[in-house]
Amino acid sequence: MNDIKQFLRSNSLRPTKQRIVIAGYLFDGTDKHITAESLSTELTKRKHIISLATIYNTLHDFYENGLLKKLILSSDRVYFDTNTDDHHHFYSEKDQFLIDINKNIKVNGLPKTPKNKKINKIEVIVHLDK
Amino acid sequence: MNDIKQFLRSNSLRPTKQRIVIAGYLFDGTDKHITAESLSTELTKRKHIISLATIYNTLHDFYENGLLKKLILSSDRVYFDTNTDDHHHFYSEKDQFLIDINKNIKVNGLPKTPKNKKINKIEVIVHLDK
DNA sequence: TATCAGTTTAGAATGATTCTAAAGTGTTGA
DNA sequence: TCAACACTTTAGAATCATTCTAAACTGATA
Ligand SMILES: [Mn+2]
Ligand SMILES: [Mn+2]
Ligand SMILES: [Zn+2]
Ligand SMILES: [Zn+2]
Repeated sequence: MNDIKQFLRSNSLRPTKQRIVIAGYLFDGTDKHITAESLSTELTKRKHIISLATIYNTLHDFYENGLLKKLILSSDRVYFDTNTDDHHHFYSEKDQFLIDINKNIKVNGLPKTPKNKKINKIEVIVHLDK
Repeated sequence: MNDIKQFLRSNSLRPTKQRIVIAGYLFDGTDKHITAESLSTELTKRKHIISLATIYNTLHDFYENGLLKKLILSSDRVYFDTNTDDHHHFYSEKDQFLIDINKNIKVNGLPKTPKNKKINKIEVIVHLDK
C-alpha cells in the first residue's frame, strides 16, 4: 500500500484513493488483459466503486506513463495489458480470450521500411478459431 | 460493367446499381485500404451518391463473401482491404497510412497453440512512428 | 491549515456503426 | 412480358464505448 503510493509517485502520478485501488489490482504480480468494463466489474466485485470516467482516466494515465500497453484487437473495446515487456498474443475473438506469447518470436523477411519512417514496434497477433 | 455483374453474381450477390458502383471502384485492379467514410468520400467525388447505410451493408456483404479483408488497427474506424491474399502491413497511426507487405514473412519461434484451438491466421503489423 | 493544482464524477455529448421499417428493385416462373 | 416476392436501399433513430464538461473534492505544499 505504501509501496503502491511510492510506485505511483515514482511514475509522476498522484496517489489518490482510486489510483491506489486500481494499481493494487492491476499490478499484483499477475499479468492481466483488461478492458474498462471488465476492470469496473472486477473492482465492483471487490466493493470498490469507482466511476467509469475515472477508470477511463486512470487507464489512460497509466498508459501515458508506460505502465500499460494498449491492444487494439476488436472494434468495440480497447484492451490494456499489464505486461509491458515486448511480447505477442494468441487471440480468440470468439472466446474473447488473450494469451501472452513471451517466447522470442522472430519475424523474418520484412521488406525495407518506408522512406523517412522508423519502426516503432512489430506486433504479431495469432488469431485462433474463426 | 457486365464483368462486374457477373463477378457479383458469381459471389451470390445481387448486382444492384449501388453494388456495381462500389465493386467497380474497389476492384479496379489497384489494391486499396478503405474505411466506410473514405469510401463514401471517394464515391461522392465521382458523383455517385450512396447512403452510408448501404456503404456499411455493402462492405459487410463483400466481407462476408470473402471479397474483402477486415483490418482492426485503430479503435475508431474499421479498415477494409481489397487485397485478400495473405499479407501483412506497415501501419502509421499518426499518418493514417497503410502499406502492404507481400513478401514472404516468416514468423519463427511460436510456442504451441493453446489446447483445442487452431490457428486461423497470423497477422503481423509493423507500427511506424510513435 | 490555507491554498491550489490535480483529480473525481455525474451526466451530457460524440461518433462510428447498427437497426428499423418503409419504399424500391432484381429475379423468376408462368 | 410481368406479377409476385425476396432482397436491397435508405432516412432517420438507436446503440454504446468512449470522451467531454464543469462542479465538487483532495493530495501536496508552505
Ligand atoms: Mn460498439
Ligand atoms: Mn470514436
Ligand atoms: Zn499481453
Ligand atoms: Zn493490405
